[in-house]
Amino acid sequence: MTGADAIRAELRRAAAAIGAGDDVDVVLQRPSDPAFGDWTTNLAMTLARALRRKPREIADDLIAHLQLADAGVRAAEVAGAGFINFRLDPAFAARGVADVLRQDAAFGRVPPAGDGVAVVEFVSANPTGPLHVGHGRQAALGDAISRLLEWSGVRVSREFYYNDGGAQIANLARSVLAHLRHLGGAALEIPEGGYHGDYIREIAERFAEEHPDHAARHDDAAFQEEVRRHAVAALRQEQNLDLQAFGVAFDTYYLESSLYAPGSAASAARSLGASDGESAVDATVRALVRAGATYEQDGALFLRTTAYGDDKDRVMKRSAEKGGDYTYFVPDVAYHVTKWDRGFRRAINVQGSDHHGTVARVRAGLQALGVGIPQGYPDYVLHQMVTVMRGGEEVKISKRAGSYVTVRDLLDWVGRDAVRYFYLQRKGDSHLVFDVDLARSQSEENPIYRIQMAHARMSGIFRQGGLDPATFDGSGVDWAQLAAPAELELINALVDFPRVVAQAAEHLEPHRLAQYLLDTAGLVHGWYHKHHVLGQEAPLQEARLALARAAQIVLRNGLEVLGISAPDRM
RNA sequence: GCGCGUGUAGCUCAGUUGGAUAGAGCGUCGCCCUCCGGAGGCGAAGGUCGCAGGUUCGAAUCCUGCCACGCGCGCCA
Repeated sequence: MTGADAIRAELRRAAAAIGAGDDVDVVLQRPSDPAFGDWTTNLAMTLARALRRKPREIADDLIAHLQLADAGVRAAEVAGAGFINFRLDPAFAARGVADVLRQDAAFGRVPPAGDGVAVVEFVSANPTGPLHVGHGRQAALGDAISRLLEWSGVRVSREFYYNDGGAQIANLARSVLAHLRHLGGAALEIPEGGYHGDYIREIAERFAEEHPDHAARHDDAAFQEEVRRHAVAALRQEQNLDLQAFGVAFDTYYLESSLYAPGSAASAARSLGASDGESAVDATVRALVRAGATYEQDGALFLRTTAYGDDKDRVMKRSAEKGGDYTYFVPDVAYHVTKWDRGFRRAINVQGSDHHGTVARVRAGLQALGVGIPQGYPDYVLHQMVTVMRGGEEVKISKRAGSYVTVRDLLDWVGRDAVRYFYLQRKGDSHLVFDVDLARSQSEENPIYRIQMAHARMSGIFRQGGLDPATFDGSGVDWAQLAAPAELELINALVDFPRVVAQAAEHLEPHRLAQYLLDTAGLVHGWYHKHHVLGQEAPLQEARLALARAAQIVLRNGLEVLGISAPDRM
């Protein structure tokens, strides 16, 4: 039992003793100001109403009933409107460092429990162009969320979904074809809705080199299909290289086109009760019709998504004069059925907030199926836009003209670690300004440099002393040596690491950890400047080496969770 | 018009799910220094938490109404 758990248990006992019942919810937290002690509780204030007594009076009463010697508490005092502040015996607090040393690389990590697997879907960019800065944010967020869950004992499968069947791909193929015609002597005419980037021309040129006879076949349907496949393959290859450079790897790539394949319902969407040879999208439509969730109007088939919180009903199947095919919405629902049927009882989708309109729709579709998929399935983590600042001004993004900042650009400019950190520093809900100049600066103004430097400094101490940090397990250390305020504050921060990871995972918010690492790095630097480790008398040096080792472990583990390296020297 | 999100120091942003005097980095100003890495260290100034109400012991946080900005609202994906 940690000190905090012991205090919590004692508070619960004391509350019962003064007549508050034995199911009180005890909140114990770090005080806003370290001067208030190591832990604080507002318990007396929350009990005031039920007990009809003054908070400070209750606080006094609670303290009188507390037996805190075993919890390492040196003092418990009433403060402010009725807070109870606890001060730990310094030697007891410092003992938390021993935990860190003992658990080492596993400190903050919860072993996998149960046999469930969560699927995290992210990036899912159409193969119609390079990955831009928005996809980069998704890549960083999705991977960090996956890592957070893994550290919290959840098995995770990372998935990339390709919309490889829709109109966008047709536009891509037609755009490449336009360049091929141009190479054959025709004027360049990018079709309506087509793509304008230089990469389209490059794809066409490469294709032309491989097919010297192309000019004669432009109007041949089989040839056009060949162009489409070539373009998709080329762009997928480009995206994969970008992701590789970013250090993001997926377990599965799910193709939208597979949902249209005959027999796909039986293999991937069994809960719909598929018959032989039926595709997943057909089975989805059939199940929705059978559930009575649809109606026909103007020759089209609508789904009553309004019955599940959407603001208007959605077309599932277009009328005959519009082509009679399914809207994007049907494969989207079918795709999520396959997640459920593949055994993923938890699904998290990381997407740009421009997709927020689809959230209610997909969930409505899944609900309407009536196959037992819960209401909040899947979870969504939506993020706002990214703007890039360089040389003091915003780098303009013009997708239309085909010029925009790509993930590859950012990686080339500032490196993988800085790109990841800058993406993860802000919560997804807020608009992100990516300051390229700051990200590449080699000084402690740069948050990622500051954090990595703190780690490198800890490594440097051991290097300088000719010591192997891995041999420090805290045994024989006199923890009472660590009594300076800067040391106790640092210790508290290090000990909190597992809680920070757990909460960041619970809320799917990696920025909490990014912020924690920056704050902790600040404490490390402050301690480092104020208190020398090497050259002290033996007991003090040993204790400080243990603390340095613990700081090194926490920084390294924290960076690991975010997918960032922890160098031993900068 | 409707929906989602955002609005906190000059700038970029946190704020532990309702707690104490609202924090960090940068920028500004002042002082110090070259010691395990000086590309530093210490300190100060700087905020009507968009505005107005409400809820209660207590609100940046919850509720309501406005204002501003972003995104979305197609038989596009």
